[in-house]
Amino acid sequence: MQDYLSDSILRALESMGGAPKGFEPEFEQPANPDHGDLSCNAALKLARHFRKAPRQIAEEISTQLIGLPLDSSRISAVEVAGPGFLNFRFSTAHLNEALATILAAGDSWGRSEDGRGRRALVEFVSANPTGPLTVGHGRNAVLGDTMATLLEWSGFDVDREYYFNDAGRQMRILGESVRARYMAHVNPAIETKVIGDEDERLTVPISFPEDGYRGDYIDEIARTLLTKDGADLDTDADPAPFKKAAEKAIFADIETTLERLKIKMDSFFNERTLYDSNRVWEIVEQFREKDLAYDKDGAVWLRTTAFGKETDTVLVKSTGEPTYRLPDIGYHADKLDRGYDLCLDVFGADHIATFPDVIDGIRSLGYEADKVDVVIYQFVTLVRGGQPVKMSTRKATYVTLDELMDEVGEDVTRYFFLMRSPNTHLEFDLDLAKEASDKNPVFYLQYAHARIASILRKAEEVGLSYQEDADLSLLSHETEQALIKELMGLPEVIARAAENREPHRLSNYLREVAVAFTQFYGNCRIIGEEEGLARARMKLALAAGQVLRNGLTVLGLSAPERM
RNA sequence: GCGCCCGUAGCUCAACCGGAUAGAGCAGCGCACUUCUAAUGCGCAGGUUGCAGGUUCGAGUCCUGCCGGGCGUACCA
Repeated sequence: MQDYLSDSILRALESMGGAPKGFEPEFEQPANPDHGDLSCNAALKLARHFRKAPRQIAEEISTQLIGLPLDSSRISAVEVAGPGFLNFRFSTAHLNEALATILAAGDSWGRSEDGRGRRALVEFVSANPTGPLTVGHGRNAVLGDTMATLLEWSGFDVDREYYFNDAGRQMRILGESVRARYMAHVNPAIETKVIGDEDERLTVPISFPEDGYRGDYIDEIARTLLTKDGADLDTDADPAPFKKAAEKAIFADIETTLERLKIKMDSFFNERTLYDSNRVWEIVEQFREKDLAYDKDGAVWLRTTAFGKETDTVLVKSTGEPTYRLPDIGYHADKLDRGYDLCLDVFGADHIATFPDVIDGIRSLGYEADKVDVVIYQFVTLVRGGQPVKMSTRKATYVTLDELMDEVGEDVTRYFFLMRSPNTHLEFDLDLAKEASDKNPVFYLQYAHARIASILRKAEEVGLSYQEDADLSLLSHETEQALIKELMGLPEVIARAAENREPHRLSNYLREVAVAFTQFYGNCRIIGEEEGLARARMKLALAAGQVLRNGLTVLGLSAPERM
């Protein structure tokens, strides 16, 4: 439709002396229904070019358009309004055609082809296995999974990947924490000590690390080890077997949590792979060859000043251990080597600083850095009793994702993370969580869906059956027309949400659909109406249910038949 | 100090590539259930979009400078 109007306007402009080259009319859906179904600001943009008042230009375009003539089976009116907008109204025939298109597309309505033939890798969650997933990880997980689905619906072939590192200092401390707990179970009389500051004192076995992991899950892992593997695990004071056991147990938990959120990873990528394959050291050599790396003070430095930074940064510490930059660069090189056309990372705001180095790094290695993109989301602030909760996995002052789901449910949890723009700080009030879940907008959407299902069930009971050839021209009520117009928007909304990496656009849109349906429901009955009209309205209700279901599916939410 | 994000109704947040009268939910007040699901709907009230300039037909949106909050700015990841 936009293409058709765009062509028509350009033709109209030609007979007026022509538009500047490269000029493309822009359209938007006006917020105010009085402004028509589609609005074009071409006359405003061209005021300077034609040296005329925008309104006058708009009048001339309008006259030309009507003379073309404009296809009246699609457009019923052209109006000049405000400072010089051209407002178009769709004909009912066009709306009915759109409704038929939605029903024909069914479960695929909303898919588009922008990304056809292209492969995307979405990397998200990527929490190291040191403890249960927290509410903060939840935002990452849900955003990443939904972004992946949005890309799928935009035509991409998508893989979901979880990147982790089980070799660092954190993991060693994890192993030591489990070992200390295990030893205490083997010998209950073992010497203890008190750690922590005034707020969080804790009595622990003597060998427990000062900055060890304090959560209860550590003790559970230790007890399980004792029951299953006996009391002789600590042969040579080596935390390694404990680390391994902890990693396994924690990863199992993480996967269970992700499953509850309906998240299924296609692959887990261990950072160690990059060392085993020697990849990271090859990259250091490549940087050296390009004079982008050099030795100083026993460390290897990356010449980030060449990328416009104020100082160079360390790539490999004097201990021989790489900093995070090196494996990050190696990992992204690996992803691009695997042939992905788009590598999307989902990062918390605290990782923003690492991103430019990675981009500059892989670009200087000859990769197309434009293929790498990132979704940065701001932190989730937890509020309890009106006070912000400081979160730390080590200190066990966190709220787990599982606890959150236990309290408010999986759908509410997902929706919660999807209803706001990723780059706004999200405040989560735990005290209100449960209460709020009763009034959560997600129920509003699901309720609308369940209500449609209920109507269609009841219609069948009274002998009204769905008929393919119902006469849609009977849908003349303003709430019917408004609903159809709303339903037409899904493909555009999904495409734009994917493009801009903003899933919340879809949740906002679905709410508008639910509002439009509820208004239709309040004004137009199906059962008890004259049969032709009833059948036409059934088709409309069916289409509304389809749009809600498809949208909920993309967001990873259930679309219940009853509530 | 420097970099990124944010500042919109009492609270939590929307506002598509700069568009027309800045919108929802919650909280508050007032109505409406003989109805295909009231987990609802309708109405009222609530705003100098942090402040000051600039750009232009038009600015919550872009630019500059301030103010306030968050996150970074490690031979931590």
